[in-house]
Amino acid sequence: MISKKVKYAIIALIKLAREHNRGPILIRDIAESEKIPQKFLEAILNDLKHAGILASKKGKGGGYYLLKSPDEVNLATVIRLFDGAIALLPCVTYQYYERCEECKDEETCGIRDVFKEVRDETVELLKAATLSEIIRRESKLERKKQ
Amino acid sequence: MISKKVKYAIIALIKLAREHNRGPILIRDIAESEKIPQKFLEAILNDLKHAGILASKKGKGGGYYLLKSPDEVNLATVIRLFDGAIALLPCVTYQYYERCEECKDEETCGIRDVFKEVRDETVELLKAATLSEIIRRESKLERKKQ
DNA sequence: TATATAATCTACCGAAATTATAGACTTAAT
DNA sequence: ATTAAGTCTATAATTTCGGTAGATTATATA
Repeated sequence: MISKKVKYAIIALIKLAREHNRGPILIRDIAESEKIPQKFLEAILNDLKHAGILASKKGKGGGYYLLKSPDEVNLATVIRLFDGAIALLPCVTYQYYERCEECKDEETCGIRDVFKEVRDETVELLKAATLSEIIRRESKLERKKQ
Repeated sequence: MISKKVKYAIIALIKLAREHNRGPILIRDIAESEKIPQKFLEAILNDLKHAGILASKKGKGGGYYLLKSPDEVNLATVIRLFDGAIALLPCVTYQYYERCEECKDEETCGIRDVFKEVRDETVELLKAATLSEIIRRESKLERKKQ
């Protein structure tokens, strides 16, 4: 499962992507419209800023806005930022690699082999899931519904 | 990430699958050869027994053994047994479904749509990963290595 | 320059989950 | 009767998660 942090981050990012290039949005507005605890969201948006995805402006008329384009931000990046590795085992991650203590030979481990495949598939799908793509999907689902 | 419980469970199951139909194996032997804390492993094997995957025999000459055939036991089942849902969001699980509070309309949620795809792919790969299949892969990787 | 506004930083907190361990109890073989 | 093995219950240490509080800093504007 992804953490609430990631879920909130994605929701906030989608909101900011929809308002892309329309000036800064208040944390409070996002928190209220998306029903996210405000103080919690503050920390999340700040992290996204430090990651170079968002930018902010202080004082009156301030708020947060997307720095990157909505088609440059994907879910793989967001998940890794808050939850760390996407893979289901530490021995199959690129960035958070850790050897299994129990493992006799990593090279010939069948378990690892399976989880490597799972990771590859998952990362591929999550990389393709940019903010633009998610918004496109929502439009499509809405059209389908009517 | 999967829990240590699942990792230990898989390792123990592979071990038992390799010894399939050769009588009961001691918890202690599995714990030692696979470097798993014995008391922890006891609980895990007991859970696998209650799930109908293993059976046990008490007293001298006792131990655990596979009840199901190695090609009937897959990783999706094992993960669900200990860690619960495989999906990354509660709103895309079959067996552990929970509605997102923040969600305005589940039917048209683009985030959900993406994570549903991820789940489908993951479950498919994990279901195909039976104990037999994992052992087959290990042989293959060993041949490849030489 | 004072004031209001809004993000930022630091610290903390409680609950739950995770990863175990200890020890008494039950069952079965010899 | 004795020994060997799994089973059950309770507990404990540690970590993670989700969230809160409050002081501080930066900025717009009147």
